[in-house]
Amino acid sequence: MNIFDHYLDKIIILIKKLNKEGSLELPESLNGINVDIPPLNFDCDISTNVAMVLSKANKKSSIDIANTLVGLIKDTDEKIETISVAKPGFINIKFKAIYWNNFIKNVNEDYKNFGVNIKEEKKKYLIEFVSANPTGPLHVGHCRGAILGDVISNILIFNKHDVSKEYYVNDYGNQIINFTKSVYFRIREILYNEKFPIENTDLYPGDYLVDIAKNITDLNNNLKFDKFDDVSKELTLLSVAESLKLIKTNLANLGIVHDKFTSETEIVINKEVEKVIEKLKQKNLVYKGKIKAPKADDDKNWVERDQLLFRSTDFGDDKDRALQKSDKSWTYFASDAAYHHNKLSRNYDLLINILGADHAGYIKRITSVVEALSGTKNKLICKVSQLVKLIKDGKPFKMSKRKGDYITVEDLISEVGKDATRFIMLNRSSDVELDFDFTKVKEKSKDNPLYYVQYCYARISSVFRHVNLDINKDLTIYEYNFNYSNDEIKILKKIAEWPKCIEAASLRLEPHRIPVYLYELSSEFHSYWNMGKENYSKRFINDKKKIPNEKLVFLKVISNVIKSGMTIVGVNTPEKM
RNA sequence: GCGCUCUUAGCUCAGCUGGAUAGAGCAUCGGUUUUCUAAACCGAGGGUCGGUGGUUCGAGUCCACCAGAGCGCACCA
Repeated sequence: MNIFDHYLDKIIILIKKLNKEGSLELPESLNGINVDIPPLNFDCDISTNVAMVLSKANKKSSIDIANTLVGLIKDTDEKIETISVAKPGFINIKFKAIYWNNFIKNVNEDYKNFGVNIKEEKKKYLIEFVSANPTGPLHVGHCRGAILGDVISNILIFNKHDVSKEYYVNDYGNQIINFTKSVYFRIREILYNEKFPIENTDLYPGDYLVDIAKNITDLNNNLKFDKFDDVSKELTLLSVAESLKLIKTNLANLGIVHDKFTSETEIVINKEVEKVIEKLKQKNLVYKGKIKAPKADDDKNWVERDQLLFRSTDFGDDKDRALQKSDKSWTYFASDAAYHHNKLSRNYDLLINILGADHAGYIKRITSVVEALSGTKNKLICKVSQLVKLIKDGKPFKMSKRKGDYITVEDLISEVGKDATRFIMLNRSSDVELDFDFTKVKEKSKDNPLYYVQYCYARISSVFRHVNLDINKDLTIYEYNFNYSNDEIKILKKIAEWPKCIEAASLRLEPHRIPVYLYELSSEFHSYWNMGKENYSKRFINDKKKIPNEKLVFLKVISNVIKSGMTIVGVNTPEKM
């Protein structure tokens, strides 16, 4: 029940018919025609720009065209109260009150599918997100991207796409060796009372390593820790497994579950890197060469060397990218190329990667390689989440990874809770930096959008409770012959926007539109609720302790949309607060 | 030096792929509770959409240039 699409279809049919009859010229594309929400303070429900789009092809003013169309539209639709032409050439339509009976009927009877974008072609998506190094628990920096990826998945799933959520485990390379060494020294600290070499800046100093070391020694008393090289293989596996356990717990506490974890080591062991390089070689995209130093670097620090390079400049990157290190091992980029080759072999329609702001510079080369391998542009979409600025008591505080005293996801959740974390992280466009204010997030007031929306749901629940009805049960109404007032229609119009919100969020991968919408809807509801104080007719429960069907469906429809939206966001809707 | 992102009210931000008179919250000031949840509501003030050009019926939105902020720029991951 997308009223905008419904009228767009009607209008397109009408102008095509007129074109066939020879009374109207059509432009090359009808894509510019839309049916939209009119601005505030306009006494109408929907508006369209058809006339303006048609104006050029017909060499007529849009006002003239609008005037002819207006009559024709009204003739075909008895639910229109007024239809008028406004200044530049908009056609504005206002529905009769009965229109909203039909609307609310449709929404209530098919509430599970209300908002689902049926026009969207169903696709198979693979979305990769988080993919933090398995060298410790997740910290706040990972959090935003994690939630972003999860909710984008939820939106796509809501729209009936097939979505696979994936985590790429970077369990290969120097970081992992350093991490394993750190665990090794922590183990020796436990077993032999040796001091941890804190001065070695390559090592990970965090306290959580002590726990990891304990877990490993507790469970593996047959292992010897006399020489690092002797145990490094087993210890790497054990350490990474411990890290992943931590990470999975963190994710679970955030309400996130991935469908698949792919190991980088496995990609390397299976020779997938060689395979992808061979494939790129065949396309003449790999060569031995040198990279130029970036201008900012002093030339003296720059070591020029011959290495295996991928021609990402062919795809718009500013330099070609190294595939192999001087010790002949693969670069991160090489194995990531192999991983993306692996993804492509699994036949997804579209790949999505969620990256942190600090990896934005990486996008060009990875999309280049995917384009090279798949032969299609835009097969891989990269979405960047900007930084989160943590604020406490009005002051920003920074985390220092070096000292190992950074704020973890665990800290965050125990401080403010999963729901607030998710809602606040999503409440802004991922393109802008986000202020995450601990003090405000914990506040139970209008300052906190999460509570504001939840409170709306709780108020509706309380009405259901008072009349002994279950808000979770489907509501069946036999006759929808109501007469909604302007105040109610205002909210129904907001409800009608829900499919539009979902459509935009899904098409543009912008989840923040959902919390923003839910806030607006809640605001209108709270406003309506307070009218009941002065105007008895606005109250839901009447003096006979009954609730008329008209008000009941009205509440039901609002609560369903809030529930639906909050489910996508991944937060609870308590019935009591 | 180069790339990406951002610049909208005092502050934090929306603005639905170019539409009409640019919207919220916070903060400030003033009001609302014998009545379904005041974790709420109502009202007031507050704007050259960073700047300059361009594209067109129409620009906060697209393009170019300029200014400012953040992130990044080797074989790290």
